[in-house]
Amino acid sequence: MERYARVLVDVAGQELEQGFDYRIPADYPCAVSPGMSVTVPFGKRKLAGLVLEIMQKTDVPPDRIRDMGPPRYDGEAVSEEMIRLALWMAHRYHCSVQEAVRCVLPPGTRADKAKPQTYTKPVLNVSKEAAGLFIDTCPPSRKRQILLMELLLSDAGIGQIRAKLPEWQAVAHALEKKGLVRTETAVAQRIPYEQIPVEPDTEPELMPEQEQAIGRIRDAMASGSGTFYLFGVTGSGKTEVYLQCAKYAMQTGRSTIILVPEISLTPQMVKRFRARFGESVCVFHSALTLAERRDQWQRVKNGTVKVAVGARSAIFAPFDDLGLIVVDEEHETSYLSEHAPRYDAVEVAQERCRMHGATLVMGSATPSLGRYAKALDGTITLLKLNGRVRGLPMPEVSIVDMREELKAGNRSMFSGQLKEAIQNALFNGQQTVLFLNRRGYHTFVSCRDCGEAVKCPHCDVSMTYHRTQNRLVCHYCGFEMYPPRKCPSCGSSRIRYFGAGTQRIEDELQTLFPGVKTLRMDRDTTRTKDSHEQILSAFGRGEAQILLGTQMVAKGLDFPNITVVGVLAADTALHAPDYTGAERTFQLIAQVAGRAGRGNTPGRVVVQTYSPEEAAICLAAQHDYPAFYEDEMKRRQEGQFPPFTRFIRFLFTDTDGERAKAQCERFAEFLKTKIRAEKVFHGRLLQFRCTESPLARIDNRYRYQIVLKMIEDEATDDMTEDLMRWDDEFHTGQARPVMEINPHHMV
DNA sequence: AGCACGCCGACT
DNA sequence: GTCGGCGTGCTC
Repeated sequence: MERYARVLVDVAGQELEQGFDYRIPADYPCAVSPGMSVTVPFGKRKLAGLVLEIMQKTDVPPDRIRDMGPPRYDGEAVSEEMIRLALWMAHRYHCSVQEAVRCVLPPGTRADKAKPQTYTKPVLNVSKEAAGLFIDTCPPSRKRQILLMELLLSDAGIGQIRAKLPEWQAVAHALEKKGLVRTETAVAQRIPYEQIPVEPDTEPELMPEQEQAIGRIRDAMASGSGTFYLFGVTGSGKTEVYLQCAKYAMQTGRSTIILVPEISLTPQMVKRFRARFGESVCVFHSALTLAERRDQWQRVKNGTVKVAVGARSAIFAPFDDLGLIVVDEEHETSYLSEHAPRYDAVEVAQERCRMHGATLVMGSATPSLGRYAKALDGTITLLKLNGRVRGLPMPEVSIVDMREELKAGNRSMFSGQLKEAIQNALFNGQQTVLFLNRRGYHTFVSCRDCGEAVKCPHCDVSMTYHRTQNRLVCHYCGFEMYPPRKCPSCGSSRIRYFGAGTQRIEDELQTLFPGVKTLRMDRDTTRTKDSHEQILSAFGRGEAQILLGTQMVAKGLDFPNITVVGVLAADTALHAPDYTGAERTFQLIAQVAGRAGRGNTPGRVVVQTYSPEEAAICLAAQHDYPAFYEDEMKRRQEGQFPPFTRFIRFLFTDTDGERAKAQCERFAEFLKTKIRAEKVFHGRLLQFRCTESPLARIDNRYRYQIVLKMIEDEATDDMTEDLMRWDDEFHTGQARPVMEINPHHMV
């Protein structure tokens, strides 16, 4: 019986290929399995390829099929499981197989460029004068040649050349023949990574709830299955549960992956794992260089390490003997990849566990609604940690109604209570953290008297103010209107445009507390690699009394001297232009509240808001997630939002606005015809809108989109797959839309 | 990505 | 006419 292999050929250009079939010769030198790296004849060339699948037969006509070439090195590339995972991802997230495969291959590899990371670049072969002379004397019709010569004269890097002249190789080839240019091979350099030694720790005494949780998880691990949700407030001892389960995995000879939202913000998690497991822990740090990443990958692959701690992409750590995956802070959006394969690391974790017979443990104090729902209905086993370690009390959270402050004549960003709290802390030599929850740069319009933000009449979602056109836009359905003069719900004319920056607050702090040292942590101050840690450790050393930052600060803080935490404008997230506003507000306040008073002094949390009666705010102040869950689920159901519905967006971008629009409309027509013919969609499709994207032009590309909303039930996955298939069918070689499922924002 | 093929403007 | 630049399409 003939055997065939479907091989993913490494042609880094077009994403078109789904694999080519080759015959496996009967006398092939070794066993062939998916994940193996081989050489294959391809046209006149020999290329590297990755075996995806072994088959008994093929559709390719016999006269065209060729024999597979010999294995590369010892044939080892990735495990069969990882190839299966990649194929699953390509299907699940509607990306090309090579995009998916890139996630599971060693970092920075494209099958062929195996050992030294090299690239070719064009360089001048003549003097600058001669090059200039060529530009001046060459016929103007040879635009590309002139452009390349100009780029080379201005010492442009390879990136710049590739960007401005994608077909530079052909042009360079022509110039090479004239002797003006030659190509050189350059090697990417590597920097050694130093391991920081950590003091070993001792295992603390466990609380009964922790013991119980560990017991349940261990039992599941022993039987090779199980999905758990560890629900507990900050400080309830979740990390210790993770540590004990990882230890059990090690004792039974299996490996563990620990996912954390952002490694640079969770140094204490890394430290605790290092302290407990020493050399058998590796860290996938976002600041690692390519070579360092590859070293880590190798150490995982050859079994030198048994525990991998890292952010999203660490889910692809190539363990063969995986026994446990932990996803800490499950609700964090950093687990969602924003480009290429738009995967959800939590889903990938689930799939890996299924394939390896491993156990999945998620943990959070503020679970995402969808996953908590699954924990309540029993799909996931819910484990609760109600107490806090060392009997720490939950901090007092006071809510300040900023409308009252305004009535009392206080126009500043700081309420009387917060000012006083900061003053006290300064007097006692304690530290303060202030949060400005400004996500993106959106601005919303709200009423100073009733606190209501202007909402879209069709979507129950706050509208976003676009200054350039002076219009309010709904980012969900595209509805537009001029900002109202009077508040639509109470008639007051005291309408306010929100969107204060950290800079302005810093100025105000200087006025209120002259001479006080402040640190700022936001997009602008954390541009470089280690800036997060630098700012945090400077604050930890007491170099400043006040730390001012955005949401990102909430995760990284674990210092005993912080006694005051202030949320300056809790409403900002609440009125973000999407349905997750309440959820994210609750998460922020709950998370922030856990940061105050970790030492001996009780903490004080002040939350400033214009809508103190909002469930997300008052329930967060009472640390009552279950009540918030009930309330928010009701709202989501009424408003027909996820998890009760599913949004699908097709986004078309083009430098030519008319072309983008035409493409989008053509696809809309095509989709409508298909949907009409497919019965499952009847009664389940709640919305079909084809609009100009709210941010009509980003990066000089015009954006048009189709947004569908469907009811979430047992047929939704099938409908999603139909849509993916139609997207493929429509794909005619021209601009292809980006298809997204429940995109986290609609801009 | 490479490489062949074939179209089209420029020039002996 | 033909030569070379440059776009297009194919590779199991």
